[in-house]
Amino acid sequence: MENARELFQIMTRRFGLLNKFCCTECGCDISLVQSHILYEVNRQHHPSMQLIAGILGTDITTFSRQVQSLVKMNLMKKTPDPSDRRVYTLSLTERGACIAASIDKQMTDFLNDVFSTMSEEERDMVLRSIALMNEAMAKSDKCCRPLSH
Amino acid sequence: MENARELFQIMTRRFGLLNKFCCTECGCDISLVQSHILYEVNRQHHPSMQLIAGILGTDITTFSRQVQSLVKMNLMKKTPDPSDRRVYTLSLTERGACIAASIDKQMTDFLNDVFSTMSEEERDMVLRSIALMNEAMAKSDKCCRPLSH
DNA sequence: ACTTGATAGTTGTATACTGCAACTATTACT
DNA sequence: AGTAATAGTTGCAGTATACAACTATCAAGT
Repeated sequence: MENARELFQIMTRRFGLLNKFCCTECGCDISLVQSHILYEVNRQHHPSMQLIAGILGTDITTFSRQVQSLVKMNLMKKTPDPSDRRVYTLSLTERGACIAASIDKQMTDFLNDVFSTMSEEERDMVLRSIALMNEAMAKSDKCCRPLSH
Repeated sequence: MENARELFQIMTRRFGLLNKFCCTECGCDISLVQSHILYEVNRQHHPSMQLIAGILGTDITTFSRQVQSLVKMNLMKKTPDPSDRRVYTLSLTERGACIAASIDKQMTDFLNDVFSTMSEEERDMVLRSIALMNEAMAKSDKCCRPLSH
C-alpha cells in the first residue's frame, strides 16, 4: 500500500512527459498547457472560459491570456454567448481540431504500442482499473476538488 | 480502446492537480516542479544533477537553477563528488526530507481515501494494473525515452 | 426603475519558469 | 600533450503564472 503513491507518481510523470513530447512532435509547436486546453475544449460542448479554467485548475487570468494566444494562433474561437453577454464560448477552429486530433493519434498510437506487450486480459484489467480510479477520485472530495467529470 | 487515451488523460490531470495542491498545503510553499525534484532526489541514492534532470525531462540549465533555489531554501544539498569533480551529488536536507515526507503523507492519505470506496479485490487490481502499465511503458521506446525506472 | 451584489472576463504588474547559446572546469581518449 | 566529450553554470529572451484592480453584464430585492 505504501508504494501506491510511488506507482501513481511514476505513471503520471511518464504520461506527462509523453504528452509534452507529442506536442512538439505533432508538427505545430504548442505547449503542454495549450494542448490540455485544446483537449478539454474539444471534449466539452461550447464551454465557457470559467469552465475550462476550472477543470484545468489554472487561474482565470492566466487562462484568459492562454486563450488569447490560441486565438491568435488560429487554433481556437471565442464566441460571445448571446444569452449572457458576459460569457464567451470556446470552440476549436478547423486547424485547432486538426492539431488536437494529431496529438490524440500520437497518444493513442503510443498506448497501443504499450498495450501490445500485454495479454488481452491484462489490457482489459488496466482499462477497467483506470476507469475505476477516475470514478473513485471523482467521489472523494478530500483533497482535489476542481475538475468536472 | 478509443477511450484509453481519455481515461489516462483525465487521471493524469487529476493526479497532477492533487500533487500541486499538496505542495501548497503542506506548510511550506513549493512549486510542483520543486516537489517532483524533492521526490526524485529522495528516491535515488545521491544522484547527479544530470540524472535527475533527465528523469524529470527538464533542461539541465533550468534544473541547475531550480537546484540553486532549493539549496537556498535549505531543502537540498549539493555535494561535490570526490571521484569526479565535474559532478555534484544531490541529497535532501533534514528540512527537505521533512517536507517531502509531508507531501508524501498527504498523497498517501488521499489515495487511501480513494481506495476506501473500493473493495479489496478492486484495490489490488488497480495497483497491479498501474504496476503493469509502468513496466509496459518502460519497455516501449516508441515515444517517451527519458526516465529511468 | 434603482440599488446592491455577484459573476465573466480583461489588463497591470511583478515574479518565476523555461531553454538555447555560450561559457568554465574537469575527465577520457589517443 | 592534445583533442573530444561531459557536468554544470550564466546571459539572455521569451513565456507562464497569479494577485490586485478594473469593466461589463446579469440577478435580486425593494
